[in-house]
Amino acid sequence: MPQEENITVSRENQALPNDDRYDAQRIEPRWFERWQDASLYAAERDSTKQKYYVLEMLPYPSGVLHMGHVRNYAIGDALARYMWMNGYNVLHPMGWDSFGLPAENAAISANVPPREWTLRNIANMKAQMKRLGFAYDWSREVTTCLPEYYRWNQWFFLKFYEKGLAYRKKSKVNWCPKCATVLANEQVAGGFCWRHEDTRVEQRDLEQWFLRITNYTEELLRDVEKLGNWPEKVRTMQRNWIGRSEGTLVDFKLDGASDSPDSIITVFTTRVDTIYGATSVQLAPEHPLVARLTKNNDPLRASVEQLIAEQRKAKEVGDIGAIEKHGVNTHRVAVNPYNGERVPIWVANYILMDYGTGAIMSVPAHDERDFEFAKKYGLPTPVVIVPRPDDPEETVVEPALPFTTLQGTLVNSGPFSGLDCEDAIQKMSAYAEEHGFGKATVTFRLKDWGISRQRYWGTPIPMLYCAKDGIVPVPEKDLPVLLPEKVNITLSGGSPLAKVPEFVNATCPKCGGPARRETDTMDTFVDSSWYFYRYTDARNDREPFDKEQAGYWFGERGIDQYIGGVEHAILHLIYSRFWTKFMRDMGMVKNDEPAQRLFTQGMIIKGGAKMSKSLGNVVSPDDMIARYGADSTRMYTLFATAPDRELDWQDEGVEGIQRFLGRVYRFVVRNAANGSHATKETLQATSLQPEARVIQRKLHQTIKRVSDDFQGRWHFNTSIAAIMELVNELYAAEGAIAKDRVPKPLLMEVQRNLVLLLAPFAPYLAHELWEMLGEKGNLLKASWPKYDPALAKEDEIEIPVQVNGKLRCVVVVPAGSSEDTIREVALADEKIKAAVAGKQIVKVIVVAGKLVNVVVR
RNA sequence: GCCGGGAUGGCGGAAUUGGCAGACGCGCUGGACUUAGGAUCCAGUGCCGCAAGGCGUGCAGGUUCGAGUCCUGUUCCCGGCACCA
Repeated sequence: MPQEENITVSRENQALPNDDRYDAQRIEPRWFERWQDASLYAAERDSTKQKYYVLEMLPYPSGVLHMGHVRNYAIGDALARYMWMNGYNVLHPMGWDSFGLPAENAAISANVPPREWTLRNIANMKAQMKRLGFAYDWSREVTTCLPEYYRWNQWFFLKFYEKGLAYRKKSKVNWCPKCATVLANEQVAGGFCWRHEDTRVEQRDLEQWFLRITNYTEELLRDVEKLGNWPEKVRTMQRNWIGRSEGTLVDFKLDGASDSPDSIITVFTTRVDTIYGATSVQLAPEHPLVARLTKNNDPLRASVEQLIAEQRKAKEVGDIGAIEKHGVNTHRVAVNPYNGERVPIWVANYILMDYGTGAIMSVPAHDERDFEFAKKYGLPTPVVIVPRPDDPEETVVEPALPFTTLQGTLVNSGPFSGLDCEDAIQKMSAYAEEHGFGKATVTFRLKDWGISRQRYWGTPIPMLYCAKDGIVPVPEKDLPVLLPEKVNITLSGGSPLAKVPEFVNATCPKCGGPARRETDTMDTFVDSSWYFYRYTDARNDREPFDKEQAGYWFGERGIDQYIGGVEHAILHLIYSRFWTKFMRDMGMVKNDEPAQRLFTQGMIIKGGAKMSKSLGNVVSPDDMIARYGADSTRMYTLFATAPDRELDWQDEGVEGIQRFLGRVYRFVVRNAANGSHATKETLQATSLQPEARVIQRKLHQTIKRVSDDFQGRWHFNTSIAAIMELVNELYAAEGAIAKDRVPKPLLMEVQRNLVLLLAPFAPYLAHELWEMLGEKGNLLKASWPKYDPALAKEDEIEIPVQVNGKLRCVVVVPAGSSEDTIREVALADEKIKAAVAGKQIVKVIVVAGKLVNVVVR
């Protein structure tokens, strides 16, 4: 029996275990110990190598890693290791997005100070990451809740303030009762809090600090086009979020009022071409004019109050789209500046104050919503757009209403009749501008970023309020404004910091008099907007980071590869793009965009549903590591499906990987000694026995497949499948190996390369086997294998032969055979002869190297 | 409603350009080794059929010598956006 023989051989080598059972729990801790050396993955600037910055999104330290994290980091780690082995100077850091509400909840429910709770979680999760064998440069670890980091949030805030990009204003804000704080627009999903899917967001009026992201709206939108290596989905989501809309502002005058500016109603419309069909002006219930119009009219004011309530409720419920349209006629009249027509002014519950101007013109014939509204109230629907006639002779047809297409022609529109819609929009906008009652304009959905949070566990906003000097920024030299440690946290009664007198009471830096400190803290998305720059110079205590360091690692185009969940497609990724552009304008960085390539991994589900505690289908990484080892766990997340697709978790699948790693382990245990004294030269293909040649070919094909996957589509599931095929081939050749028909140098080469190919996916086992093969040192410094196309080439190929498109047989021809040869061989085949017998061959299609199709009649 | 993504064996999934559908893994069946096997190794495994053969990539059409892949229509599932004027 071949196995016995090989085991005997391997036992001669002292370095080899006498047990060929793969035991991750024995192997992994040994390497884990050695990998504690902090300098192992430390990145340094090195002008002799090309830099490569690979980054996974930093986690919130909730307590334990979940499988989604493992998948995310397994992708990044495989890539980082691959790039290291290809000679790049790799930066692969990790950190903690560690401010946020859960720490406060823990403080309330478990009576643990947020800082302590957070740091404990970080320690735990960091240990998990290390146990999983992820190769991070921990010397650059960033922890956003520590003053060393958040002081730079404050520094940035002061810079924004200096440049007029941070301002304070009272506004209607989204309030989550559970978070007991304000949410940015981006943090509200369909009327519900993004963290509390069952909690409706309320509308409140509060003084807030805003960052003027809208200064960059156009650029943020334009540069989406530059992000060619971002998923199209994310780019679309960003475009939609920014929500650019071209239209026209048109001033309607209040009839009978003076010419003062406050008697003008400016409406925003994308369809000014339909304005001759306007039958009313509709105001948002909260439009400033409404208050004036209702001043001396109690019944009207009551109706408007009703509309406000309806709208607010709909917003809170989250389906303003489903609100029943409802309005009230103010019995005031506005004048259409194009035709002087007097139209009634209504107030309606479906008009939003925070989009456009909060006022619209209603054109029932050519807008679905206006049509619905007009029908309800029996308003007229005059037609001003008709289908564009293909044939000029054709009589004008009355379109079915509402007729909303842009492919139409204007009628009953004074001097503009006869124009096509798009042309009319241009001309009519220009006309409005000439006559001073309007202009073409662009509106955006994107609003300024409200960053104030009435919470404790966040970055204090470095501002002071002085009775004499008003709003005064904390001087830069006084940073950081430290979060006080002893704070009584509750989820009600506003900002917890407001109840800490030592914090609140300060001195005005201008007049030296008493001042009150701002007690709101910053949105945690501030922390994550620039953390990846901090990694380039994480211990700098003079500035957020050194310009040279950031310049080296970011270059002109930013992070080489950013990897994370698609759930951050809007929030984090739009804020950090904004922050980068601000820093660029400050001269801190050269790149316009934070990341040149973005990859969003798919979700993990189990049993058809998202993993969640309530469903009880959560798979714990710790359990998996205990049962199967870190290598099997992380490798399974790459094997189960392509990394950008949803992953359906199956424990049996992890077992399969463990079994595979066992096969690799056993093969090397049995064969390492066989080749250990052999040279490392590649053998000529012609000198090999057929069994050996099969192995050699498969090896080079596998190297190609795995390398191509790293370079291209990242389908690591197929990379791993390819390596499995190679191993299956090796097992099939065990007989030949026993009979010495596989030369020792080849056996050595195949094992060495197999281990190298495995290193990005199963680093523990790879290191173990590498040593077993008599090699030393960190595998990251070993070179990624190169394949030889000549050795990967097949000598013979199989050509399927079809008759009328149906497979009839497969013939074997030498690789590179001419079409004529292939045709001849195919037609000579007995099965083909039989299938063709008695029929007329119409034509024979030969695709060299692919197939033959004989068409008969 | 609009914009993305998807639908392939019992299961997870393969199949860069149209060219042997089902790689690889799981599961299952049989065998070997064994005191034992939930270890390991070998073989088989899309469906129907004893076979020859036929049928098969959500559904209905089409283009083509040839379609999982391209075109038209349609259903369902997942994600995002949504009175955005």
